[in-house]
Amino acid sequence: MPFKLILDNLSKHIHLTAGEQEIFCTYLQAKKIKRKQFLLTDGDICKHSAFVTAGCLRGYTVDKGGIDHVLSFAPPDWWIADMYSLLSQKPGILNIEALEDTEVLLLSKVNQEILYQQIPKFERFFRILTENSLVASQQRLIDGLSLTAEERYHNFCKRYPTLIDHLPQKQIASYIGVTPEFFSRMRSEMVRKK
Amino acid sequence: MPFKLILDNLSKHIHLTAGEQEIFCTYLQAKKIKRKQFLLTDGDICKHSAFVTAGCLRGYTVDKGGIDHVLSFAPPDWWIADMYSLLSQKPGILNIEALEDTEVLLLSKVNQEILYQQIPKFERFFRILTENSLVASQQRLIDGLSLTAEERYHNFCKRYPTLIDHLPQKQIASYIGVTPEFFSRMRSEMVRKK
DNA sequence: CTTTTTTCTTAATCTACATCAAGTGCCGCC
DNA sequence: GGCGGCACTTGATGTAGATTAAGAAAAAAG
Repeated sequence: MPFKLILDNLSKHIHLTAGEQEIFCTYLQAKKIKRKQFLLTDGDICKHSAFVTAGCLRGYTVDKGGIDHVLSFAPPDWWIADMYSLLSQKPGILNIEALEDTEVLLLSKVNQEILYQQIPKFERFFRILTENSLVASQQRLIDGLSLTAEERYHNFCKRYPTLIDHLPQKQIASYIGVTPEFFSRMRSEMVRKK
Repeated sequence: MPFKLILDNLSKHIHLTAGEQEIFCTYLQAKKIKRKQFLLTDGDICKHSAFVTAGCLRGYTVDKGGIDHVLSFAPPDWWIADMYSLLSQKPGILNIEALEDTEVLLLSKVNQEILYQQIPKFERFFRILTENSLVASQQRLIDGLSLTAEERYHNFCKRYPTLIDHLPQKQIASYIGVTPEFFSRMRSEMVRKK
């Protein structure tokens, strides 16, 4: 069944009965996004959380100089949304784009709130999900303040080993906060050193 | 009553009956921390969330060069903890220190989990609290990647107007991610420009 | 397979911010 | 009320990483 991945994802933090699983699945909407197409663009009001089942998305902002800054990647088994916009229902700042042909399951904000009423365990699930994101975000903040680009790259490799082969270098450069040119040089120097 | 501030804080997101309020308050433990003393130090396992009722705390890490990096300030009406350690119950990386004589209400992790069982509305409360922290943390990440030190300082002034007069410059410098020397120079240049 | 587009590399130059150093002012403390 | 440390300033110099530019390699599109 196409929902296995997301049900396994839920089961990491809460236990659902077969009936509850079925209810949950009826609230989901499957969607395919072709490479280079967008799930959300900057200025949109974010109406859904997306759970990736295949492919890969990236969430990024564009600064006034026109430069991208990647806030997050979403490979299979990850959730992604413009949290600011989703929570406030104001126009967001995030662009969410497919790096390759991608499949997601969408859970609308409306359905999410219905779930909270109907199956309160979902409060717990999304609390834990958000807690984990917060810890990761804070760690990345600290890394940005205290580590060199090379050390941040090293951390990235350890934390996202599956993504590395698989992702254009410039996207990784943007995530760790350097230019593609500097990133390229840094990598060749790292090889030389070894 | 000494619990007014925290009950008002809760009421921003959930409604509690008088009875529930009373139960909640019995789970709290008041504590005073003198200026320069610590609520938590790096390597400790974080056992409590702290809600500040008076004074001000700072949460920071120390890098291998011995330099502080402020992750957050907690003036009155704010919550603070080492989220990584609190959630994982592993040794943490955060130091939480009083910038002046400070009073907090502590909610232990154990009591927090009892609350989730006993009054499920607290799942919701802490979910929303965590969501808001996540949005702020992500915004700060993006600011760190896309803005100059001067723009980050400007944002800081807008977001924490009460803290500015009140906080040693070097702490603000650390929060926005520059050295105290550079921060000092930057400020005098900003005055000159105006 | 060919063309077009995107990604990656390499090199020269530039800049925001760090580091080191020395001096000034100030506030808490005996 | 003096003094010892801490916060702030200012200047000289150093550096991680940015910018600009241009060509090579790889991948997507047709």
